[in-house]
Amino acid sequence: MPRLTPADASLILDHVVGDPSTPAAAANALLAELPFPSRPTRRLLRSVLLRRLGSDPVSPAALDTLQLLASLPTPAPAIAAAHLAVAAFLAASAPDFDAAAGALFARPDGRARRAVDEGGDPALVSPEAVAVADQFEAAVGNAFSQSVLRGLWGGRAAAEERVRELLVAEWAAIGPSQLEVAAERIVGDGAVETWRAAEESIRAKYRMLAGEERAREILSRLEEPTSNVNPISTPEVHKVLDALKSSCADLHSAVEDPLPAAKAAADEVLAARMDKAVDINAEEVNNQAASCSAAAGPSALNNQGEASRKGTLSSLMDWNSTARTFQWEDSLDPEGSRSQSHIPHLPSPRRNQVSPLQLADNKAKRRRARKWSSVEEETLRKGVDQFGSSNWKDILIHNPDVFIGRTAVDLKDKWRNMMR
DNA sequence: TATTGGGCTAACT
DNA sequence: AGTTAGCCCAATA
Repeated sequence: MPRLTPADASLILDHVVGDPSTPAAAANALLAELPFPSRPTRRLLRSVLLRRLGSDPVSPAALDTLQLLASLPTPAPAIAAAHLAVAAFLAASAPDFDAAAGALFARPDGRARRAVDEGGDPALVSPEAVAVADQFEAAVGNAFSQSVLRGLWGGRAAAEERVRELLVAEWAAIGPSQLEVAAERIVGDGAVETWRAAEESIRAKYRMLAGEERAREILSRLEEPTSNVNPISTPEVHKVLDALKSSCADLHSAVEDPLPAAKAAADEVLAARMDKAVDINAEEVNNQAASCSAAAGPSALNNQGEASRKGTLSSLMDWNSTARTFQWEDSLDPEGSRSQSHIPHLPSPRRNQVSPLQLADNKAKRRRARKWSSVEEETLRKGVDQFGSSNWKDILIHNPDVFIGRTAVDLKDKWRNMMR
């Protein structure tokens, strides 16, 4: 067995840690075991930050993580709201408001001030954020303003909700792993061009990776343009070719595809290494590969024509749209929820100056229904086994990386549905 | 505050 | 029109 090279370790970490359905315990064990790449992929870097944020969503450390996340390319729009909510909560909930608000929002060097003011990170800079920073700055030494700001921003749950919304959006947009991209090139939709450019010796390797059935499919598509002009393409030749193809197909239908079994074996090895059993079966892994990126992963080829694939892809759409559902319902526009409901917006300065009491009028908007993934269902089953069917909160907090955006009531409702 | 059962609604068949 | 999954609400302990 060859030694694991740093490049291999990087591929594995990129693929597994970057997969949102990989449980925290498994991701952490892998991160502890394998050398962390000196030049990690963006996906790996992002997923490590997201996992850190998920385990500690509202704290000074979380503010650091948010600022790091904002500096990565194309952060989710929700990051501005999450960053502002965490910073404002830290100031509003501090025992010493003046000290905390000053350290965070005072010009020019407050931690949050530097991030949201001109020259800060573009993902965090906005007039709204600056307005809030101004309010906190101005409230230093002003007891009345402080009490107003405490009412507006002092709720940990609200700040955490903003962070959770960000996590959902970020995980949904994390994109395919390097392995998935490579697999897509070799066996996915882009395979024909890759194979066309490859020499015979390289194609032989591709055949091993793709499996014979898929390899024949790709090669047949590759040969199509030339076979049309083949001078010996006669009806007799076609007859023989068809006979060959069908006998070949018979042969292959009798031989089991080794890939799913290999995946299952790999999962077992992984599970055995975890303190906590992580027995995701091969089918689950397939689902995850499809749901963590729009590109067909290496395993997609084993499931071609499977009807459920469509369901998985549509749930991916749900996931995305949910990721952009913001519950910051302070819009003064009575029709604001119609067309731009997916565009995050921060509380306007104007809105922030009214009494917190008026917030009571705001009715929370219904969350968009998001289909439960098979990983969530499986985790719920195990949770009920472990904690019983009336400890939803326990199940939830022991699986924060799986139940992203779910509440204890959601778990209860899902269980009720599963028991029907 | 967590759990619970009834009720609502969008998305299906 | 009927069914279902996911979510919300309000009562309860």
